[in-house]
This record gives sequence, structure tokens and C-alpha cells, in this order.
Amino acid sequence: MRLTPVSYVVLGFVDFLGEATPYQLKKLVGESVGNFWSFPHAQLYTEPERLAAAGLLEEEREQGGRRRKRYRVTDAGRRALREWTATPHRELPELRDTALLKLFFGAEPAAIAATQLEAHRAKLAEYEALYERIRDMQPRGPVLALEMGLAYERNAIAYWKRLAGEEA
Amino acid sequence: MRLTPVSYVVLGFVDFLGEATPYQLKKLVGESVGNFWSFPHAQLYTEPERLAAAGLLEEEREQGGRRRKRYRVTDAGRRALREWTATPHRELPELRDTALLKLFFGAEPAAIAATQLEAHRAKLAEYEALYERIRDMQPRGPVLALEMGLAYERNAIAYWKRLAGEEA
DNA sequence: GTACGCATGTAAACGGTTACATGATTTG
DNA sequence: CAAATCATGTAACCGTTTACATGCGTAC
Repeated sequence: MRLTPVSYVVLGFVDFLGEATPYQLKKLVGESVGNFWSFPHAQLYTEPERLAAAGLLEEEREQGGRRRKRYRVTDAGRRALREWTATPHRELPELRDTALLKLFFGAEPAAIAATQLEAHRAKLAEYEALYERIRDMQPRGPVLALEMGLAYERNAIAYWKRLAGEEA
Repeated sequence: MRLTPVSYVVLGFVDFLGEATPYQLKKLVGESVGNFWSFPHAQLYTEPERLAAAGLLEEEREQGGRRRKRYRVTDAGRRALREWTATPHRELPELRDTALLKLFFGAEPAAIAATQLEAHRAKLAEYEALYERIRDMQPRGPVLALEMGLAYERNAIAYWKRLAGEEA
């Protein structure tokens, strides 16, 4: 089985929590990584299963009550995670921005820009608020990632602002 | 059938070319939109088929020789495309940057930054060269999209440079 | 004329998404 | 205690990707 980015998100969070149910993962993902890499909750049920089948997670099913599934990382899982983070990454991300595609194919710039600008501004505000809350947090990874988010949003805003024809 | 961004890329390019074979699409995509939204060539064979089934493209098969498939946009297709570009877009793109994920999950910043920096710089150089060639082109859509690419790369470079510990 | 690379296409596997379903809590 | 919402899970579909396969030019 091939490990995907989603695999590492799950692996990373289960490792971070020590022990986790899919729902805990869902919540945690939602308020963190989900901002720049989201996926539906169903995947947080299927992915741990795949990882368990591969021996990277250990699955334990609650008896009685909700019969929740509870996962923890195996040694092999921890090794896989460490190896992944330790490997430098040469590939570049793609933009995959549908608004940009529309622009590419002839959409009226000002029209696209207006709504995008609004949406990006809202996102930036959200990030700024979040940043205030976590800026001194340990570990630093999430904070650094959020800093990219901030920079990205500011850049996007500057871009769309220009296309929207707003004054500087 | 649901139309995906890929659908519109195909629709848009077939419309632009008037008439196109999958291979022409592949080439065109590769040097343009492929920079920020790529997909394997196989999809440029299956997607036109889907669109033809939906009545948005017209398929014509060459007799003799390579028996190429040749597509052109139908009126319904053109309508769908216009409608799509004319609809403002509220959704935000996600970053989906694997390097950033690694950082999030504890990778050593300087290590990740070094290779990312190099890769982003190469990409920027490529964009700059491309920009020189097309900056005055009509239609403007591709040029505008490329300008976002330039801004995005410059922003990424600034970010990774800081993490790499390089001097300003 | 043979080798290599460009051109062209199909099939199968798999991940990701959508949809469906229902049990447990909380709140009014 | 009813209604709404949170929590939990499975199944099926479908787009994307990977892999396989082969024909056609062109250059040495």
C-alpha cells in the first residue's frame, strides 16, 4: 500500500495524541491542518483502517457503549512517520485554484476578483485570530505552517485587489 | 455527470483550438495550465469521452492512419463553459503543500526549506522566462494567471528563505 | 534499417468523495 | 421528553492515477 499525505496526517495526529478515535482526529484536523488540507470525515475512518492493515496503527475496538475504534501508533508507524518528515521534499505544490482557472479561460477579472477578495480577507482574519492564540505554542510546526497560511492569504489579497481595481 | 475543473480545462482548450485531439490538448496543457493544475495524459483521453457522452463535445474518429479522435465543442458545451466562467467563485483553494505538512508534523525547518527554496527558485525562473514571452499576449487570462504564479513563487521563496536561515 | 523518442490509446486499481444511516447527548 | 445537534460508522460511486501497449516518424 502506498502512503499518501492523508496517511501521514493520520499517523502524525494519532502519534501526537497517543491514542485516538476517528472523531478526535476529525476535530483536531478541522481546527488545524484542515485549513490547508481538508478531507471529509469518512476518510478519517477508512484511512486508519488502511494503516492498521499495513501494521502502522494498532486498532482496538471498544466493547459495549459506542463500540468506538481506538487507534495508537505502532513502532513501524512511528518509524514511517519519522522517515517521512526527515526526507527533504523536492516536489512543488500546485495551485489548483478554480478561480484562477476561470480567469485563465476568460472570466471577467473584476467579477472573479470581487468574491475572491472577500473570501480571502475572511480567511486571513480567521488566521490572524488563530495566530494570536497559538503563536507561542510548542511544537513549532503548526505555527510555522500557519505563518505560511498568513503569507499566502496576504499575497492572494494583494493580487485580487489589483484585479478588482481597488485603490491601494 | 458532474463537471470538474478538468472538464472545463478540456472544454476551454478545445474551444480555443476549434478542433483538437487529445495529444494537442496534452501539449497545450503542459505548457500552460499544467503549471498550476496538472494531470496525467490519460485523463485527456477519458475526459473528452465523458464530455462527448454528456453532449458537450462532438467526437469524430479519423479513418485510416492513426485513427485519432478529434473533438470540437458543441453549442451546449460552449454554453456550459460561458456559464462557468461567468459565475463568481466563492470557494478558496487549499494549499495542499506536502512540504508544509512535513513542517507541520515536526520536520526540521532548515532541511525542508533548503530543497523547497531551490525548487521554488527554479520554478520562478521558468515563470519569468515564460512571462517575457507572453506578457503582451491576447487573450489576457493566461497572462493574469501567470502573474499569480509569479507572485505565489516569490512569496514562497521569501517564506522558505526565512526558514532556511539565509540572509535577506 | 534499427533504435529511439514522440504520439496515441485502453484497462485496472485505488483513493477520495458523496450519500446514507443511526446511536448518543444536550438543550429548550 | 422532543428536537436538534454531535458522534460514529459503512457502502457505493467515480474521477484520477498507474500501468500497460503499440504505432508512427525521424535520425544516425
